[in-house]
Amino acid sequence: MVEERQEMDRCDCEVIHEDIVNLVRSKMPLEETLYDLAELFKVFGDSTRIKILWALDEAEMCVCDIAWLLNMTQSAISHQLRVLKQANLVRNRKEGKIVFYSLIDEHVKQIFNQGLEHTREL
Amino acid sequence: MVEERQEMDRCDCEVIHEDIVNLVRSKMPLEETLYDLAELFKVFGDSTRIKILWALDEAEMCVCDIAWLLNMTQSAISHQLRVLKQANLVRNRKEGKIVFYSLIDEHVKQIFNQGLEHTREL
DNA sequence: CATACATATGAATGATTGTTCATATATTCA
DNA sequence: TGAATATATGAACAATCATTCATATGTATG
Repeated sequence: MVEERQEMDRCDCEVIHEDIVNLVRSKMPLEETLYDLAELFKVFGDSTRIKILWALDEAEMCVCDIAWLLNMTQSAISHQLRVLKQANLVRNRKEGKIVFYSLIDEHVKQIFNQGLEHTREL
Repeated sequence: MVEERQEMDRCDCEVIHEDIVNLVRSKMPLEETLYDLAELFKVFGDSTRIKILWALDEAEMCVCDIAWLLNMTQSAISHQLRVLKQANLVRNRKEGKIVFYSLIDEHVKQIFNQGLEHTREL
């Protein structure tokens, strides 16, 4: 299948900026890579999930404790834990009736801290 | 105003896990801080905005060039640049008719790179 | 086996959001 | 001043999403 470039609104900057645009284009990561990256940040882009991740970075916890900690329903937490698990951010361990969740990736806290540095720079 | 803790679904783990939950609670950042953090990541959680930021990290660019680069309409780009500006991620500079946008924060690329490290670890 | 409990899940709903379309604003140039 | 160009913006629409509610699944316990 031939990849055809759709004719876009093209302003007169073209002649002047074409080189820069082409340079930038050549340096951009793959479309798919950037899509995946956006998907990851989408997971971080909800304060309930941020709180869960922050909590799990402190200690492994079961679902009902997270719900209690965050003052939310068990169901809401359970749904969000599923999202976090699908994003490979948390793992779980079953002990009888109780399911304990914990953080998988050590980058998470680093990403959060860098984000915090930005928000503090206002 | 008195802060009243809403009665939540509370499981029998309470007795056993109460100490851990209270410890975690004491270590959690302010509600508002985590909300702001989530808002920041929400901005990163869209592939159009990710692409714009990635592009601007390479070079200052005008609106129509970004639109051309990303094969999108000027209007769509303009709307997203507004979101990025409100999040204090980009600044702009006017030169006649043309408005050039550039990146404000050097953390951005670092945050992206850490995010990429996570996505690569699947 | 029946009951209680911890968690998961599907459907429904209200809210948010990204893009498009039409149009407004601002600037240059003839 | 009028036409052309670059950008911004408001309304509308479709799509996505977080929470709730009801209920299902799985496990221990009496």
